Amino acid sequence: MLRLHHTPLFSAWPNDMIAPLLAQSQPLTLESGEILFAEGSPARSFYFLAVGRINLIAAAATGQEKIVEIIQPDDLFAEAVAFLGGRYPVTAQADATTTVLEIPLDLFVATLEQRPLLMRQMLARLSMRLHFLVKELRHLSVESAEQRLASYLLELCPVVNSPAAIELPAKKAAVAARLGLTPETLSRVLSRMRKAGLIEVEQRTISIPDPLALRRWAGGR
Amino acid sequence: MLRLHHTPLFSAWPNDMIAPLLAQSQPLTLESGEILFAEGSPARSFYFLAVGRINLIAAAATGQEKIVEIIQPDDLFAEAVAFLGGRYPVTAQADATTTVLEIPLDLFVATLEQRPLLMRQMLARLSMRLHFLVKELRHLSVESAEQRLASYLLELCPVVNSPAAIELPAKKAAVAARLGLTPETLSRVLSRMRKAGLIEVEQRTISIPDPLALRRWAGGR
DNA sequence: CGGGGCCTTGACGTGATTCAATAAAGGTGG
DNA sequence: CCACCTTTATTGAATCACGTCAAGGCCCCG
Repeated sequence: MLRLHHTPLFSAWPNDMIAPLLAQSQPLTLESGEILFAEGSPARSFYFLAVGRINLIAAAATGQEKIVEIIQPDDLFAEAVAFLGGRYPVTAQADATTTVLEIPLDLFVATLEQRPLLMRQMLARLSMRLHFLVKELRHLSVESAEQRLASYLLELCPVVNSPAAIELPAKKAAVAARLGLTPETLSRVLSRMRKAGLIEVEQRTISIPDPLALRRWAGGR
Repeated sequence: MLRLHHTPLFSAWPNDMIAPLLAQSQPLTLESGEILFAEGSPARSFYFLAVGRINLIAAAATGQEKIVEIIQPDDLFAEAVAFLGGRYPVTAQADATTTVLEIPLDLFVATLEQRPLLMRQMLARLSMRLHFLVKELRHLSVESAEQRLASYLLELCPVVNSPAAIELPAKKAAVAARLGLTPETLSRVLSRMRKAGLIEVEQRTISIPDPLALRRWAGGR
């Protein structure tokens, strides 16, 4: 045990504050497709993703779904709801066989309150998420499918000025939903990029010989 | 002086903590169209809007603009950037002759850190904004123009089960940008709603005889 | 009276979705 | 290891929502 200590949020926590939290936490296993929590249900825990994959989904009345975020192993999620005494704003659904650690919010908050420094970090963390969402908002509203996919791929690139081979973090349908597209559209955009010589696609692996060229290409659409 | 005391954020602050903050703050007046701060510039202050109107804008490379939020008098804004030592994620532009109070972030943060209770409130506030943005994300990505406008109007309704007359908070072009639409589309949707007998439009005033009917109508599109 | 925002309306173009069919990949059991 | 079935991905054609372009109306203010 436990990679939890190495998350950005907990890395600064002294061990003796994490221990009681862990004592009250429990691992949960989900099969692919299972719902961890549903949008609107009261939030009593947040989670650490140990193995597998979780999609955070915002659904509309029409049944259309948008993936707000694809959670990867070693990520914490849903911790930001704690301070509203709140409800989950999204649905969390497993996209593969998945194990999460369920951590009770009340103890977490109580611990935070004894340590202004930790609070400060938590604020920074929320602020980061805020920026992330504002960026998402921009992507969705003023950018084309090409631009959205290009930004997304470029974000996955470790460095932007040399060739990269990246791995899509989930099946293409999920990536499409993450980008606010249909799987069909994603497929077409990928093939346009391929035909333009900007990327190579092999299953979930995408090679980008020149990321900057990709950015330029997407800029003009 | 001063309505600042009555904002959700400051209402719990003791006067003697607000006073030094005010001493370091100064009023600023902007003409319509003037930029208060630009996206990406370093954030040293946040603001209280006394009179006028400010649009928070996220722009894309193509020049397209999305209004993230329309700020109204007595609102605080840009306070959430404080904890990243950050840069403004959006541009703030006056949409009318406007006066704001410019409050230095460093002193604000320093004050917060001495008072865990205030920090706790700040966390709640950020959490709220997070929920707001997630909701926005959903609206933008999985809802039609009709649904977006309907939700928007319904949010402006004080009560949903009795007739309401609401006032658009800005000129229609700005509302359109807020909803991620063009002015033309907004106009058309409004007129569709009017023809369906769901609303009456008179300049910026919109009467909704039956909000629930509006919600149902929008549900099926 | 005239000019300039602001809003509306129409005709048209286009990017993305939808529907449907096919192909490829992955998993399972014989 | 291969046939079989399911899931996932691609491709094409038709459709649709929304955006773009352009023209005209309204209202306010000089």
